[in-house]
This record gives sequence, structure tokens and C-alpha cells, in this order.
Amino acid sequence: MTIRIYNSLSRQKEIFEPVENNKVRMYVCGPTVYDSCHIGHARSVVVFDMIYRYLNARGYEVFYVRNFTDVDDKIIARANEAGVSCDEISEKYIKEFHKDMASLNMVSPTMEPRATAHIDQIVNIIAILVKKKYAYVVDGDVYFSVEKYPDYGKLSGRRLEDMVAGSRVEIDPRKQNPYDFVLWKASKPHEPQWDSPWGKGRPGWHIECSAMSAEYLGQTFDIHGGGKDLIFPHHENEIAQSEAAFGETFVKYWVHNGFINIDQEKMSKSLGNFLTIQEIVKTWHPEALRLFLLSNHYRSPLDYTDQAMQEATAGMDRIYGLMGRVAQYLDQPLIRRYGSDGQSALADKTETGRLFLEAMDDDFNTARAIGILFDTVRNINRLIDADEAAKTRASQEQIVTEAVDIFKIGKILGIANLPPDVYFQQKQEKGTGLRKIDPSWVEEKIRMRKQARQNKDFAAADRIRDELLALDIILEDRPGGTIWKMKQ
RNA sequence: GGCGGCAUAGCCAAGUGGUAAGGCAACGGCCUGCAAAGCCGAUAUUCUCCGGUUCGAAUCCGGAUGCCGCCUCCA
Repeated sequence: MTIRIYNSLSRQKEIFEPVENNKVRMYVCGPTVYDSCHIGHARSVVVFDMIYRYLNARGYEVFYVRNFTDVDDKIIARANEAGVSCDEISEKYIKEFHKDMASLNMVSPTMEPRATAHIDQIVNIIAILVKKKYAYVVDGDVYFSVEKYPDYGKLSGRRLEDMVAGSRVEIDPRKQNPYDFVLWKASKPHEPQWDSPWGKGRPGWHIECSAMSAEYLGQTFDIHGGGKDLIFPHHENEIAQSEAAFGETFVKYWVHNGFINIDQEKMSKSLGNFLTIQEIVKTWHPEALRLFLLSNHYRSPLDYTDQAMQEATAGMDRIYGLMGRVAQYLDQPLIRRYGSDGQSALADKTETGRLFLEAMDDDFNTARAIGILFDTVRNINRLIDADEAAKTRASQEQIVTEAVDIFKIGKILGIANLPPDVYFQQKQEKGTGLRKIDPSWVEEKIRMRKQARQNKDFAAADRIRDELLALDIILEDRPGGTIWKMKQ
């Protein structure tokens, strides 16, 4: 069994073989911390979170680095606007980022290095590039000379000549080639600055990733990830810098996730359709967002709409509804079995497990994997329908086995691992909070309806149910009593 | 101008040579006082269009049309 990964560099799926047998070194470009995270960040982070979890579950020892870019023009601009220091801006948004990640049930990377904590390493690499004549110095700035690096363009599939022909890039007279990019920038008086052989300055954007990845993962590592938009120029430049400086292959597998559109439009601040993670999580359950984000293949574009979130919510309700049903059906808590089975993080003994592995091994095909998950949900529901009254030993065993598969799959996708009542509770709180509904009022209505039903006054009972439904409250009359759920 | 991607039921979506997963919605049935939830059933003779290769193509090749992304900070 082998994993195949689509490599942006070769433009095809390749068999995954890490540099060092069962160890995986992975670097993912993290955010520039000058603003709140939006759903695009969420997709990227969820995708690599899933990849990280899956590789771990497949038995690899994964060293996962995700950086913070905490020195940058945009941060400086923000700091100047607000009249505070750059550190204050970046601190604020790093904290917010961590909060957002926690709300989305994201696993922490092994390390989260910051650019400003690696100035020495950055200066060192630039010094090597200058010494090897890949870079040149102009008035305290240092530029990388793209013409000196023959492979420039190999990741993005473009040749220097073509680009220059159709270029819209402003010509900077100090650059030898318009596509030369800055490694070190001379600082203006009130900007963050560090000493360097070329005078006081700060690092350019691309060099930090070359420096930090080399520091923690070595000069060659396995997976480098990020959004598709980073292919050019960011990742192209990283390759040029790192390979020019170290003379080694930089990265074996380049992995890039596709973009998110909102209502079929490109998300942008000027269009005003910029959705932050915090806004989304106010309305929708975080696991619905994860399910939505993983319901498409990670390289495809993905269109965010309310309907899509509604559907994802219905999907999560279905999964947790089943989990709750299983818990009620079983004589023993499911979690006990799961705990004892927890060692093997991956279901590979069952048919479900095998199908799941097959899907995920094929370039992390979560869309297919989710299909398998729903197949399993239906199958368990069917089994319980057939056996609810009898609760035979054999049937319980089978149901437990399948339910454990759901747990395990959920663990890799980062969903379906809450106790079901907690999930519905959270949804209820979100829903009632948004609509300013008092839960005790709902309970009171349910009591009134129960009374009416006992009196066989079904008209009155149905009136109450309709009243609640108008507020997106759905009632379910179960053997043990009536429960209520929020629609979204 | 250069580079790349996509087109599958009402909607979302998997499938990359062997006879169309899954989800949402809608419809019929079981269940229910009626619902909801759950289950069952029927829903694409067909995968944008036109050619070609093949015993066989949604899948490969050529062409057309349409949509989209990148080439500038961007997940």
C-alpha cells in the first residue's frame, strides 16, 4: 500500500517516498499576521491538518512546521495606521490565529517559527547567495538574480523570456532583471530593522521560508505546502534561493490547495465578500465547516454558499444523529471499545477501513472518503433498524466495529469525535443565541405540547410544533420523550 | 500575450479504459395521532459538443464551445 501525491513540480501523481523511510518533514506556509484569518486560510490549514493527521495515522513520524510571517510591508502599514508597534500587530493576530485554529479543531504543528526569530539564519543564507554571486547588493538592498539560476520557473512552468514579454511588472531600475526579487531590504528609520553586512534592514518575504525550513527540516525535505497562489512567485523564489545556496534539491513534493470562491465570486476585500473564520463559526458549527472544506478534492476550487453550509450541516447532523443512536442502542458505551482500540489509529481490518485507505492513499481524496463514511452511516442505521428490539450480541458487535470505523475516519478528517449530545448542545446554543431564543421557553413549549397530546388535542400540539419550526426548531418525538434541534 | 485548470442528475460531488459512489433537495412506501429522525424504492441508457483510437471511453487522442485561476500582495 502506497500513498500517491500530486506533485505540482512534475504535474502528476507520484508515489510518496519520504527522504528518510518512515519520517516525513513537512513545511506549510502560514499567515502573514496583519489581519484576521478568512475562510481561504481555513481551507489551507484544514487541508494540511488532514494530510498531517493521515500521514501520522499511516505510521509516519511527521515533523510539521508552519511559520508566521511577522515582518512585512502590510504589518508595518497596519502598525503605522494604528499608531502601535509592529510587534503589537503581529502578536495580536498570532493570538487570534491560534484561537481560530482551536475553534476549528486543528492539530498544532510540531513547530510554529516566526521570521523575526530567525534573522541570523536569514542573513547567513543571503551571505552565501551574495558570495556565490547569485545575489547582488544595491544601496543596502540585496536582490536575487533570477538569470543566474538556470532552473528559475520550473515550478510555475514559465520561462523568463515569456514572462518578460507579457510582464506588467513595474521596472525597478536598480534591478538587473525585473523578476529579480529582494532578499534584504534596507529599512527606513521607523521600520523594524536588524544589523546585517549590508546595513540595517529587514528580510524580504521569500527568504524566511528558506531559512526556517533549512533550520528545522534540513536542506532537503519531503512536503512543502500552501495555497495555489503561492506557486508564483513565492515558492518559485524559495526554490531558487534554497537550491542556489545549498546546491541540494529543496523539496520532494510540492502540494498546493485550490481556492475558495464565495457565491461564485473571487473573495476579495474590494468586493466586500471577505469572510472571516470568526464570522462563519458564529453561525455554523465548526465541524460543518470542516466537512464542507473536505467535501471537495483539495486541489479543486470550492464555492462557499449558505446552501453548501446548510448541506454540510445536514451531513454532520446525520453523522452525529447516527452516533447518538448507536450510543443508545448499545448496552455498553461505545467509547470504551474505541479506547481499547485506539492504538491502531487506522481502520484497516474492515472493508470500510480498506476503502477509506484506498481513497486517502490516492492523493488524499477526502470527497471519496466522505462518501464511504456516509455509506457506513447508512449501513449502521440499517443494522439498528433490523435489530433494535432484540439487541443481539452478534449485531451489537458488528455495529460497534462499524461505529469505531466512523470514529477513526472522523479522527483523520477532524470531525465526528465529539460526544453526540455535546455536538447537538453546541448547535443548539449557537442557534438559540443567534435568534435570541430562551431554551427554557422552548422546553416550556414542549411541555405544553406534551400536555395537549395527552389530551388528544392534536391541533393545539401541531400549532406549537409549527410555531417552533418557524424559529428553525425541529422537534423529534422519540420513545424516551421529545427532543429538539436547531436547523443550522 | 504566456502558463494552467475545469465542464458528470434540480444543486454539490467522486469516478482517469470494463459498463455512472456519496450528500442535499424533491417524489412514492414503511414507521408515526400527524410529523421529525431512520429505512426501503424510483430518479443520469448517460457524463458540454464534434470527430478519432479500442472488443469496449465519462475516462485516451484531436478539434470546438463555455467557465475559471495564475502571471502584482494574496491561502
